[in-house]
Amino acid sequence: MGRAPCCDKANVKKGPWSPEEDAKLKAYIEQYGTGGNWIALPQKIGLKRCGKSCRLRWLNYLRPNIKHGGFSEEEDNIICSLYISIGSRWSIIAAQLPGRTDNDIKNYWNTRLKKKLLGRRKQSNINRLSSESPDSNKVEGSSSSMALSQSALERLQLHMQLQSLQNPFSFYNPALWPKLHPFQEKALLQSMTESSNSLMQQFLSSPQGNGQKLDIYEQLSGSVTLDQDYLKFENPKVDGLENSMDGLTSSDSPIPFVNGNNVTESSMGARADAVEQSEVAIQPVSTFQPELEDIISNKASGFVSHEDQIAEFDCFKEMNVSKDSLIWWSSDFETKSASSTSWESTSVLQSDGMFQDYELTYNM
DNA sequence: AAGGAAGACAACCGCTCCCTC
DNA sequence: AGAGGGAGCGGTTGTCTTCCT
Repeated sequence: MGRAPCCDKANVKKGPWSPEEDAKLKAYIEQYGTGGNWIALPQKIGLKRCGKSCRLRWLNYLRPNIKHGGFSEEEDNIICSLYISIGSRWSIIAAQLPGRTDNDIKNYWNTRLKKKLLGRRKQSNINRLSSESPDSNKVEGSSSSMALSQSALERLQLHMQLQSLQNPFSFYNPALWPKLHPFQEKALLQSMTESSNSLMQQFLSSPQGNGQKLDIYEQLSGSVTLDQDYLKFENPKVDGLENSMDGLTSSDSPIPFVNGNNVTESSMGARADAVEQSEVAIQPVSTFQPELEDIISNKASGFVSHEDQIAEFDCFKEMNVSKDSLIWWSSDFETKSASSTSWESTSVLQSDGMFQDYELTYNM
């Protein structure tokens, strides 16, 4: 027994809106508002449209101050940074870009930005796969059933692309992971734990880890750069995540924000302790996801050719994105969010509900 | 110039969240 | 407390436009 449809599907018009329909809707809403009921609105003004359709039309096109097209470099950067940080939360991303709608940003991302950033990477992967043995088809096939979402994978790829510009091994180094606002980190962690197997667990279970001890930080000694701002955030309790990381006790976790005790009010020294204690007995994971493994092993073994890295860098040069401007935009994000006057939008930081949303998810 | 391919964008669909009763 | 219904969101599809051969 499904739920009742929101409108009589047989009697509603679909497809593009005519100027007359637009005018009717706009005139009515400007005069009377939506009345808090989109479903009833089309009947009131004699439109043969679904209420949801009216809402979409108003929000995306008829509202005042809507901007279309012509995304600036800054907007590109913001979208990229936020997408990598929090994924396809288009409404949240849109809230940081006054005048932009979630639909607009979503379309822009899907049709342009994503291709711009991932295109070269994918092409190089295709080239490589095509030169591999026919067995690679098996990997391809199994990847279709993998639990890691495409979005998460894309974000991982994008993040690794960025980090590879600065440090080819940085993926293994959480200290070099995006410097995010706590909210963003929550969201990122949430998206990771949503994967059937923790992304974190998988990367910790990289092929090198086959029952051996792997000290990630020792491997990286010398390349670890600790950022005090990164360490300073109020660390949330992340009960759910600990559960999701089977086999890793909280004290084992090399991920600073996983273990609240290590991070809350942590100092550089405390962080260093955590790093020193980060020897983890890596257990193989049977459900290891081939594509992620591929990505990780590429990085770990330096499989990505110098040419690829240059190509990846080129793709950002195309965007006129300087390396400096790719410092994850976090401080900018905080500034903007804190003082956001985002037009008719919900600022991330201002949105208690949003915050609660993530916290609830975390405490589950 | 014509036809097909690719790109861009508008709109729809279905799901989840959240509020109200 | 929980059921019902509207709002909001993200994924997907459809259609129009532009580009390429």
